[in-house]
Amino acid sequence: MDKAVQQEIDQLHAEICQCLADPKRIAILYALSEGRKNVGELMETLDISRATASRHLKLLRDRSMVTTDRDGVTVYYSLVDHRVIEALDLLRGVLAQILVQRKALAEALE
Amino acid sequence: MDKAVQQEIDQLHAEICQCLADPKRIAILYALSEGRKNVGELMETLDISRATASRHLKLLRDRSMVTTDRDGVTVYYSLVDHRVIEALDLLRGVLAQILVQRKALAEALE
DNA sequence: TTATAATATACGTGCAAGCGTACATATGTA
DNA sequence: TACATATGTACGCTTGCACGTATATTATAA
Repeated sequence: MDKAVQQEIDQLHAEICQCLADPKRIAILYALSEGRKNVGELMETLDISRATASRHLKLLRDRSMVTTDRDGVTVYYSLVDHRVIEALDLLRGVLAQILVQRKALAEALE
Repeated sequence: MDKAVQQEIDQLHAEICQCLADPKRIAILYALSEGRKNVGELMETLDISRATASRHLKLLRDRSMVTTDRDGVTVYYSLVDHRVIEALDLLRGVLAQILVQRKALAEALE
């Protein structure tokens, strides 16, 4: 494949991945995987401020990871593609494996 | 689960995800998925400078996503867990879907 | 229209990331 | 030891991210 095209794909790919690269956004995505939620619910469940929640949601929406539908004055956010959660679960498995190995290393030191 | 524990897990989870949140690191990870490579090979294949390659590899190694083994003066990098590639592939699928939808939107404008 | 509730954004700040250049370290060889 | 090769790191710089606070915006109801 053309190198420039490959780089542009990697760039877009990285922008998707970057959506996952923040603990609060991870929490938001997992919360949304259980069904649509509005900003107030997310704010309360995840213990973050309104402004912070809004900003993270804006980023996720700008990158098409979530969609919105209004019900009166309330805006509900939903996950667009459940594969995002599958990917997060895979990476959580990777993390678990890493922690197990570190634990083994730590015990070998004793 | 305890909220503080959950937040710490999300933090570690995010650090793993952050490894994927850069186009050059994505290229590096895919390159390593084909087998171990040294810095020079990566630098040449991916068209990045030595220093840049070294720094990205250091980050990936610090977070246990890759391992190294020396052969004389040469350092070979390998992928630790192939699930990272599976996750990247899933997210690439998400990206493809997003681009298809955007294309449909663009065409609807004509 | 005025008030109020739910979201969204602008501003300023502090922090972390990424890069190029230049220097430093480590391994192997004459 | 002196030198060459492959890799790693420090510095300075610029850019982007995340946050709190305060201020819009949007939609409903009185």
